[in-house]
Amino acid sequence: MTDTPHLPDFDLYGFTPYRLAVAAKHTSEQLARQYRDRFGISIPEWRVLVHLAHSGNTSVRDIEARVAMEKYEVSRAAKRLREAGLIERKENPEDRRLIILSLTAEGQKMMAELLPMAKAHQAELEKRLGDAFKQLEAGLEALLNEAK
Amino acid sequence: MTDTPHLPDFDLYGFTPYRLAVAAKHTSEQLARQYRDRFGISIPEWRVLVHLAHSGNTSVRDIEARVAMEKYEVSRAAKRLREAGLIERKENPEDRRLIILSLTAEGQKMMAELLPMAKAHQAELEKRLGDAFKQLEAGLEALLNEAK
DNA sequence: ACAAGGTCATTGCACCTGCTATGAAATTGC
DNA sequence: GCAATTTCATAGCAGGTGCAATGACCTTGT
Repeated sequence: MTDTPHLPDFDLYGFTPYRLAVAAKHTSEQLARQYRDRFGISIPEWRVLVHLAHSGNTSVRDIEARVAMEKYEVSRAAKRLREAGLIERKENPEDRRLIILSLTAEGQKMMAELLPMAKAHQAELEKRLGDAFKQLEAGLEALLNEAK
Repeated sequence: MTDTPHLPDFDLYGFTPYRLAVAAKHTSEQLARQYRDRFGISIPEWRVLVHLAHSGNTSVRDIEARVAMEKYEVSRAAKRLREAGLIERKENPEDRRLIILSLTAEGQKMMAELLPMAKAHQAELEKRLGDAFKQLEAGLEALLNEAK
């Protein structure tokens, strides 16, 4: 009466996509809250900013391809960041469909504060997990490489 | 001019929370689309269903604690599932704040079809990754255990 | 026995997302 | 050279999400 015995036995806790989702949430939660509370930045916005900090001027298309976001996600994150004065856009004269996104001075200043936080977070995670971190990375590497 | 050299060097692709998020999306995407297209079920709804299939009757509170969802997420997923006729709710006479959720006959029928799909998906993932799967699991185990 | 405080589930609000359609610009094929 | 197709970015819409507040109910302390 409390059971459904004819159903296949399936344990959600052993289901890899579920475990990855929980792990992703667990590892990003604390840092994401800091971004949000201190800078008003969401995760999609943070990804765009990191890409711009790393690669300089780029188009929406370019970011989409490299940062595992959908085009419209990038577009809207960029819009919010523009409204916040953190990035700016120019037209590309070579191809007027493309736009060129880049950090403003204010955006750079913020990233100069934000990136060290992320680096520290990563370092702490590696330290906390020790050898398990290496295993996790080996597994992730295999998984992420099969995408392409 | 295309660079911002005074910013710390930070590579998003090496950032573990990002890698986990991409891996989670990558591993769940295909299956999630099947759920959605064939059964009209979202991921939060699927989690609730799996928990009910596995554990029989439970409260929102119980699911929240075990399935890495927020209370309101469970509540809304349950509402949608009720409207779809897949689960039903009763009052708990012992404690009238609690509700008892359970699969309807229709819900059980659907899960009998859905669970084998998930099991096959998991088996395929394990097979594809081979040894890397074991490493991934070891890493995830360490990461998920530190939560509590 | 009953007020104060805690637990459980739901909901209102504002915002975010996912999908699809749109419009502008470039490229291709004839 | 120009119509058809493709590429790029954005926006409309419906629905989902996160947070804080609410209301119903139970528990505790006196």
